[in-house]
Amino acid sequence: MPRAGLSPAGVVDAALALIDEQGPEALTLSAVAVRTGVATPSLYKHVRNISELRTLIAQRVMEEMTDLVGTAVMGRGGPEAVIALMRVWRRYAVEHPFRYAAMPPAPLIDPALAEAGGRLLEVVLAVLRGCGLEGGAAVHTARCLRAAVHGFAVLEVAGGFGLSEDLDTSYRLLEKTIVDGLLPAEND
Amino acid sequence: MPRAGLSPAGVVDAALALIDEQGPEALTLSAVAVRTGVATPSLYKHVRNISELRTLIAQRVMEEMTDLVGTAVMGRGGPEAVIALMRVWRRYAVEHPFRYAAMPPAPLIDPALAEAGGRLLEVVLAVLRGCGLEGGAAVHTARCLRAAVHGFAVLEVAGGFGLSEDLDTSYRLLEKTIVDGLLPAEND
DNA sequence: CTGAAAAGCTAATGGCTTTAGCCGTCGTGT
DNA sequence: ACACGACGGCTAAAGCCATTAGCTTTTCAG
Repeated sequence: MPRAGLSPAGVVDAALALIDEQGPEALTLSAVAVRTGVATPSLYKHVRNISELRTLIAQRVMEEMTDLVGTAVMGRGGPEAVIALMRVWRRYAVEHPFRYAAMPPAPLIDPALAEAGGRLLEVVLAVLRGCGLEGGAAVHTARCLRAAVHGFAVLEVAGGFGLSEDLDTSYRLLEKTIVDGLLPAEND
Repeated sequence: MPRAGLSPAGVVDAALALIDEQGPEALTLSAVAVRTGVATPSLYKHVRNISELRTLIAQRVMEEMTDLVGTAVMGRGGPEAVIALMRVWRRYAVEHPFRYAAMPPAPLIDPALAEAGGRLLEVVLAVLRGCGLEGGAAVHTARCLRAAVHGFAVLEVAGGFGLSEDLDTSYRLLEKTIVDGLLPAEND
């Protein structure tokens, strides 16, 4: 029996492909085993258990998100950067709905996710710093921003906005609300 | 063997108690069976399968939410009603975190939940009507309001706001942002 | 070339959902 | 009073999942 040449990263790759195609429900070790051409118990050589696999997936997704947001806000500042962040966040969710759903709501709580989560948070705080927000005010603002963006993304991805009105229009309203109501007035 | 006197509602009661105590993960038919003093397969006399049980739970939760929001906004109008809605929504989520998590993001999609979901939506739209919003504008506004409130609730309940800043302060900022930025200016 | 670590595998356990089929209980109509 | 049918309970069993144990094979370092 030739080796399959698997590795932890390979397992995560297969798991992500599975999630992308069939949703988080479909993430089972036996499905991953089939996809990697290996017997289920063999996966335990690369991953401690399914819970650790989920953690690794969450890490990946958060890293992707951090990269995406990071490059989107690069070269921008102030409200413009906030809008860029909001757009790219929603776009990721819409383009990878199941992957987005695999993003943990409380990464900082889990030691294994704290680092990746912290990096993402850092990007958000940097954007807010560019709007003149620091310290406690920045934290409160970041929470509201995150609540709005994440709430919209979750609901859109789940099909929670059932009525026929245009979603882009709704989101533009959210962007405007955030920029006008949440950020400090610009006085340059 | 004396009868247990079970009914669909009784099964849902037990399931809700279970969820309240141990979270949605713990919702298994065998746990419900233990709690109701019955063998697992007996539950199938009252509930078609675990998926239907989840639907029934979601109905209950949405009804509770509708009642709560309905009475909270009663006798209020305009932005005051919006703030009352936001407060009671968050309070429900914090007081019944697991129950809140059992609320489906897209009830209108599921025929079995469309009615309960529609009633809740109606209450929200009525509140917005009191702010002078109708038709398409009301829908877009409702989406943003829901995104913000739901997003905050989900994240708070999951422990997603890890930093030490006061959560009530953050939420007040969100309330202010919504009222100032999302609702049409008052000119009475 | 040898030996040990790494990476497979099969077998087996225990939990969960679900179906099938059996039996006692209860209320209703006679 | 009672017979009977519907209903609500039960056991048995199948099938899927995660996980563990223990065995074999491959690989690679020395």
